[in-house]
Amino acid sequence: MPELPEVETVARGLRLTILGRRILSVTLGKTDFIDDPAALEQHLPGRRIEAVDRYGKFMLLRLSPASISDRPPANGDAAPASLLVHLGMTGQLAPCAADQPCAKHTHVCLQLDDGRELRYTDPRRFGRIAYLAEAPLAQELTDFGADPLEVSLEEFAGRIRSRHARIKALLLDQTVLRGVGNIYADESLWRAKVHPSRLGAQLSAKQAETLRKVLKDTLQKAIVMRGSSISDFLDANGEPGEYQRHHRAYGREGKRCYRCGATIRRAIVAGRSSYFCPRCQPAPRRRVRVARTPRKKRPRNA
DNA sequence: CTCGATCCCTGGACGC
DNA sequence: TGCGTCCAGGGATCGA
Repeated sequence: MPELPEVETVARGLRLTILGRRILSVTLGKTDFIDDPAALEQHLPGRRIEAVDRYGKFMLLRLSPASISDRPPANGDAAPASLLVHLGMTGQLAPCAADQPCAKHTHVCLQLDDGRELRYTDPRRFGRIAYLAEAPLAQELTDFGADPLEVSLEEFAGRIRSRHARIKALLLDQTVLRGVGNIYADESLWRAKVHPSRLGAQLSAKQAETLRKVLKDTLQKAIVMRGSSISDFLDANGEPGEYQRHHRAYGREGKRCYRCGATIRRAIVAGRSSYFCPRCQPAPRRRVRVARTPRKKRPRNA
């Protein structure tokens, strides 16, 4: 499942292989995950891929204005634009020789000016693709939280310790931090020895500091290892990552904790499978559910 | 504000 | 072997 490190890995691969290529034409398969399929066909041809950026779990293919000599640019095609790509669970984006047969579930092919095609494959179609001009793109990106690789301690602690949601839910919330998914949430919580059910506001200043550090370290190490290949993640060269070998919590239910030897457990937290060490990551004290006798109302302080 | 439930979708695991 | 069932999960959405 592509999270920040996997998306970064794909983006880096694409930077090495398709930067500067011009899109000649577009072929679409199933389009129910594309915002406006006709916009791709209408606005992509003639544009050059000038940069590949990552924003959280999104990839942004920055496109030049269209340049087609034999006809005047259509509406908006004289301006730069972007192709926004979210890989969802099973999306893959990779260049391929145009004469290669398309893999199953290939839904977008961009014919390039060097005889290759940039192909998007996604069995489950949980991904998203959108052609966006500058203003709509900016609008699209406004609600996202901090980049976990860049966020300051002050901002991180502020975004976490002010909240009464579970820390696992906060790490997964893209409006709090952009780019963290289930794997790296669990991995960083294990490293920080914080239970996924702990509330953001329950974290001490020290725990928040540790969590920020281990989250950043974990993501950076995962990027170096070219991401985690759990189910079917492959990078832009069609190769798997290596970081899954370094997982300490994710997917290790029933196995021994690398730190203390206790048995890693799995529980649903924030609607997601969460793996943690019950000894290293002590559960928050269960909320005191004392059936107390109703007290007389205290006067509100003025 | 925060939560859980539901939906989207397919492949893989599992049981019979 | 084959079929049915369940599950995974990022994100949107809705009601509690």
